[in-house]
Amino acid sequence: MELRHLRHFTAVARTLHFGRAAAALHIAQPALSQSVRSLETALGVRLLERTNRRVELSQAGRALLEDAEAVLAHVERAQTRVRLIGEGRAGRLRMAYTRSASEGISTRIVDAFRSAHPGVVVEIDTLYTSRSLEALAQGRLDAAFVRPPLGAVAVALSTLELGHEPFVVVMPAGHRLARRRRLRRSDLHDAPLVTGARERGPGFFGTMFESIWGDRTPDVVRIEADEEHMLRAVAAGVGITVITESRSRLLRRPGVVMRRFEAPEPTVPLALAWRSADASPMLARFLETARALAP
Amino acid sequence: MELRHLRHFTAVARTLHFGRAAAALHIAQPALSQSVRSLETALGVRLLERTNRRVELSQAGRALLEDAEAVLAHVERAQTRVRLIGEGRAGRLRMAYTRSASEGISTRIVDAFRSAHPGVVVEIDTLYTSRSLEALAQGRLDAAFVRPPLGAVAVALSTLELGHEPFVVVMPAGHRLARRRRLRRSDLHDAPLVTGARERGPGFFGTMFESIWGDRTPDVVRIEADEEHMLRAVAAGVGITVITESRSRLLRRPGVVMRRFEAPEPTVPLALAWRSADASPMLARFLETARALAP
DNA sequence: CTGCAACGATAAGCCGCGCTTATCATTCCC
DNA sequence: GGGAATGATAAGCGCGGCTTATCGTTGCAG
Repeated sequence: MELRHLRHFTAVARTLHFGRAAAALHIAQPALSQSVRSLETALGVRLLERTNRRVELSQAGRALLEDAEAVLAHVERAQTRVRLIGEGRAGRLRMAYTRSASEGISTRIVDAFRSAHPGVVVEIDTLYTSRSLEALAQGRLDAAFVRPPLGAVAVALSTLELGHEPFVVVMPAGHRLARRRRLRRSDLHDAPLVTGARERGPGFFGTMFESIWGDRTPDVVRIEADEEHMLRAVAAGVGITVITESRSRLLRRPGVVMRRFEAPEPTVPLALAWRSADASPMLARFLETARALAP
Repeated sequence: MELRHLRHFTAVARTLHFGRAAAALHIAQPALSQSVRSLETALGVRLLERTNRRVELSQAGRALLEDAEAVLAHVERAQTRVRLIGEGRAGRLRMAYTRSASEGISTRIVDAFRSAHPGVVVEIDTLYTSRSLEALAQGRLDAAFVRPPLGAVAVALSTLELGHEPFVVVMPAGHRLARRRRLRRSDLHDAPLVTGARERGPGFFGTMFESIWGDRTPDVVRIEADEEHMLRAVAAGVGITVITESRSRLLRRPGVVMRRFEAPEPTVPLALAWRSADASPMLARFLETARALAP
């Protein structure tokens, strides 16, 4: 049994007329007679009681008509669904933000993509760049916002630059540097530093250390799990810390103040990363959106 | 798109191996490659990401696999369903008892058929013979228990004799004939008669009148809608009435007594009727059951 | 690092089957 | 009773899906 048989049978069953059904199917009438006959033979059942003047459904025919219409409709739906997924207009896109960026270009891109492709479910998590790269490599993610440079891990990945954002220094409210509106990089060279685990965001911390400390070594006095804890340590007077401007806009903690650098400010880049080999049309559409919004 | 494509695709999608899938389908591997390719072309979507060493499902492929398996399962179910109906082992049998017969050969046949064919839903109603014949002719019934002779109405019908049952006379408790255990036909010749509408059961009333009254004309004093009302009229002293033995066993009414005739008792035949042209295998199976139980 | 085995793609050819047109058989209806 | 309508049958043809043979790439072992 093939879908052709079902298509032919339903056409006849609906019109109860071989000639008209054949015309509707754009085939000649004998072909239709044969097709129905072969279906009946395959099933071992008479589906249409036909005299030379009248065609009517047998009980088995009525039952099959129901099922055949359901099957054909299901096939139809499956086709459009697959085509939509094939065009990147439906399905699932697995993504990750980077923990060091808040609302900004990344959320603008994701929001734009979501509203342009309502059929797509964007599953998005917030991860450290190192985790995102792992997940990309293993195929557990389709795309991720990351902090370059990605290093050797990322040979199979492509990236799109999404601009830079300035660093912000966080210090206890009474700190001597807090009186100044803008800081110089050298102001930080000997300051005790609270930071996160470097291996979690090699690009981010690398950029930060290099752009502020150059080839000096910062005096790291504390490694905390995340920015909330870093700010807590700063408020407690453990040291100062450095976060991104976008994060600074969303983090608040009594007892700390935030200061930007004098121009030219040190900045950290943001990028989008994906598997170079990933031919998914949905990813392609996502990249379109991203490129349209990239600076 | 044909079911063949779906069968081929699911085989590959499940094994993720063209060679083994082809073996399972009993075709050569190149045929399978072509088939999958043509499906992909038809859908305009890559379903299987394949290198020379590895085959894996694309997102569209995963979606199609789900649908394809559902469709194939549906087709499978439809086939067995249609086959069952074709063999008369599933479906719907529309029937009618005759109002003048209670539990007896008719219920035995229907019960036997039901337990032999649990997949068949027997829709059964109780009708007057005239209604049953109409419904049979119009195709609203598949078979019916009727009271012969059916007359000219029934040219397109076939019948199976299911035996005869005696008549029973119903009379008021104090009636002069009530003292006798058995009656003679002539006892009723001048008695006032309560009866039903003759046109509802031409066979039944015809047989009754002829076998008891011969060519005489009974003195019909009341026509009632059904046997319950007939018995009520009898209890009220309107007259006597005649019912079948099987009905007499299930009808009770204070103030009336029932008496059978002396041998040879007048009897009324019962038959099963169906459209001669009805080739339905389910009907054929029902007739098998009926013939096996017919006297 | 080289050779082999595994595996999917490609090439070429063949055969069945699903289509076509032509015609027949039956039945309804004027 | 004859013609129109309708489904079945017959005969032929061409496409498509199958076959076998072969290639190209890649992972792996020695």
